[in-house]
Order: sequence, then structure tokens, then C-alpha cells
Amino acid sequence: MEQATTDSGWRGSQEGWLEAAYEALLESGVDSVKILPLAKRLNLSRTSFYWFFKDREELLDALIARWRDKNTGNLVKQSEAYAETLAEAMLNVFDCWLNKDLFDSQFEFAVRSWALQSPDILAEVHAADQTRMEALCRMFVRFGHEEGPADVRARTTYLVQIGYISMQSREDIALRMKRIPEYIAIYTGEVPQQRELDRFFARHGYKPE
Amino acid sequence: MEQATTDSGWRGSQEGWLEAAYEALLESGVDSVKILPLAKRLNLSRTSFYWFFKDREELLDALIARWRDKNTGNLVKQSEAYAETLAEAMLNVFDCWLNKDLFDSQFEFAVRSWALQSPDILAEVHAADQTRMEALCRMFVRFGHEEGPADVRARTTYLVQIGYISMQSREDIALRMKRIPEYIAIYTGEVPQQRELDRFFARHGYKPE
DNA sequence: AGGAAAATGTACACATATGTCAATTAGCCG
DNA sequence: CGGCTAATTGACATATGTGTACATTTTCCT
Repeated sequence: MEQATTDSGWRGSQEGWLEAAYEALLESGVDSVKILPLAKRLNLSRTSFYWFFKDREELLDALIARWRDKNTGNLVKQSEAYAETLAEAMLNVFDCWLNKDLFDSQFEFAVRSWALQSPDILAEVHAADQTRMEALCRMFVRFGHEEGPADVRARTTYLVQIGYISMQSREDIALRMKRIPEYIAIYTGEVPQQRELDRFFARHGYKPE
Repeated sequence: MEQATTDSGWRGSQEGWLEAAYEALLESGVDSVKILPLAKRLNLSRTSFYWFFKDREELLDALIARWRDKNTGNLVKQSEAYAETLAEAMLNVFDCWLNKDLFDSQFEFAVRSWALQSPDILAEVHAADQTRMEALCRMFVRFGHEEGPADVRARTTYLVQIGYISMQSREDIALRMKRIPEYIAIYTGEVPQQRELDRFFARHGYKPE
């Protein structure tokens, strides 16, 4: 039978190796996702890996599946969430950039870097970009923008974030929060209302001084 | 004496190896910059490499120096170029995004990916980001923006481009050109004049239909 | 307790990479 | 041409990675 996911007293598991691979990917890129180092990290014999995965490639496939299932889905969902105004809708999208459960930036960057050396991964990334930007574009259209400008605004919104991710800079939350209203204004062309901002800050546990 | 750069009848040279390394980096990332494959590409014995470079690290250092000397310098220069209006100044910056001699996007992406696995490179990248964004910020201030908004606009301008680079998408020139006015409007908050756009299009050899 | 399945480990074969060294070859100049 | 030096090479030593075959241990279930 196909084995339940229950952790049976064994040390290793498919999930365990995958998790270790995920960590290695985020820390140092796909080329560091090597079985030997992972085995060391897990304190397991290298060859035990082959009980759970056919080979390294299968592990990498699992890694990509994980990324695909997480980042794109939530972004699309947030862009479609209920909102009264465009500014509020944009704040819903911004939830992604501040909540690791919704969008994993480091994972995102690691995968994009990986795409540099693998056409298959590059195709995956392009598909994801397409899907996400289309969702954002629909959001702008929903609030009355013309198709053309909506597209450019969607791109701006998305690209700034991808760019930010690519900077790999960890700027502190307070600073990011302070910039939020400005970003919203630039992206949407409308100034967010105070109560919208308050609601946003609140759900991210941030109190403006 | 320190040897002239002149190519003496020999097959290899420091520049030759560096160029091959550059190509490999752009095509498949730093992990593919290996001496053995480069030797094959150059049809040289692997060990001949060590006549020109102490070791692989020295080659990688040379690669980074190349990047540092090119991309940041030109971006700063363009942001400081003469312009009557902010829109025109922004178009000067946009020259970088359309002219490979001014800014090498693929190189940029490859280096950023590299930063994932090397703290030294990450520091280089962060320093470059800082320098570039400061230059852009000064540009906005020069045209009357307050420090705060100027900073956010500078970031937006820069981050969109870094994001675009990270998408690794080759969209056709015509489409990019068509979007330019919208981008300028969003970034600067002012609509570019037709003659400014015409001048821009002209110097990039583009004729709107 | 005992046997089957699940998980781990050991040994081997192989591939690819780095760097050192001594020997060799190619170009150039007197 | 001879000789000097710049450039090139092959042989060696070593490191790290992959994957297979087979033996061994551990856990679960009856």
C-alpha cells in the first residue's frame, strides 16, 4: 500500500529529506541541494536517501511542486479578496509581502535563480509570472481602470515586489510599514483612507507610534 | 614588465578565460563557471588556466570587478544627465534599460543569483543597490520632490527594473516602447511631453507606427 | 517471539572537479 | 639558428559528488 504520511518511529522520511532540501535551497541555491550534505545535516547515511526518492532529480521535482502550490495560489486569492476600494484591495495583496504563510519570498528568489540553469524551471517561473500578473490586472479592471493602464499598474505592483525580493534586503518592519501608504498611492493612483490603513496595520500586528 | 594586453600569437589569454567565464555565468550561473568546461570551450588544456590566474577564485573576482565597473557607473551617470523636466530625466535613466552598453541585465541577474550562495557577493550587491537608489533619489529631489516621496519613487523605479530583470522575460521592443509613457507617468507623477518621447524613441532607433 | 517490510549502512564503481609539478612546445629577438 | 621565456600540456594527488548491490538493523504486526 502507498504508505500513510504518519511518522513511524523512523528517523528519515520523504518529508524530512524534502524539508532539508528546502532549507539548503533557500540558504545557498539549488547547487547546494546535494544528497551528501543533506545526509550530514540529517545525520543519516547518504544512501538511505534512495529509499525515499528515485534520484536527486525526483527530489528537485518535489521542491518545485512545493513552490508552485504555495506562492502563486495565495497571491491570486489575495488579489480577488473582497474590498470596497482599490486601495483596500491593494492592501489585501500587500498581505502577501508581509506574511510568510501567504508568500515565501526567499523560496521565490531561490527558484528564480535556479531558473538560470534550467529551462524547465524557467518555464515554470514564466507561467507563474503570467498567472499572477493577470490576476493583478483583473483587480485593477474590477475597480474601473482601462485594460492598458491596468496592465502597466499590475506589472508595476508585481515587479516592484519581485525586485524587492531580488534585493534580498531585510529592512525592518517599521520602515516598510511607513512606506506602505506611498506605495499604495503610486500603484493605485488613489490615497488610502486612514481606516483602511489601520485595518491593515492591525492585522499585521503593527502599531504606528 | 606587466605584459601588454596585446594578443601575442598564443591561443589563451587572461581576457579569453574571463570572457568564457562571463558567458558561462550568464548562461547558467556561477556554478557552471568551472575551469574544466571552460577549457573545453576554449579548446585549451585545463591546466593552462593556472598560467593566467592563481586559482578559480581569482577568476571569479575578476568577473565581479567587471560587473561592478559597468552597471552601477552608467546608471548613476544617466540619473545625473541633463534634463529640463523630471520626465525627461527619467527617460535618460530608461536608456539604461534599453541599451546593453549602459546596463547589462543578464549580467545583473546572474550576479544577484550568485549572491545567494556567497556573502561577499551579497555585500557587493547591496552596496550597488544603495548607490544606485541614492542616485535616483537625488534625481527626484533635484526636480522638487520631498525627500520621503523621492525615496519611495526612486525605489519604485529601481525595483521595477530589478524585478523585470528577474523575470528574465524577453518581451519585444515595440511592446516595451508602448508602455514607456505609462511607466513614466506612474513613476514621476507627470505625463511626458510628446517631443521628449520622440527624442527618446529616436535615440533608440524606434519609430512608433 | 518471529517474520516481513521499512529503513539504514557498507562497499564499490564511476564521474567531475580542483590544484601542483615537471616536462614540453611555440613564438620571438638577437 | 640558438636561446630565452611565455604558454601549454599530461601525470599525479585529492576532494566531492552520484548511484547500485548487498548486508544489516529496526520497527511493526500477528
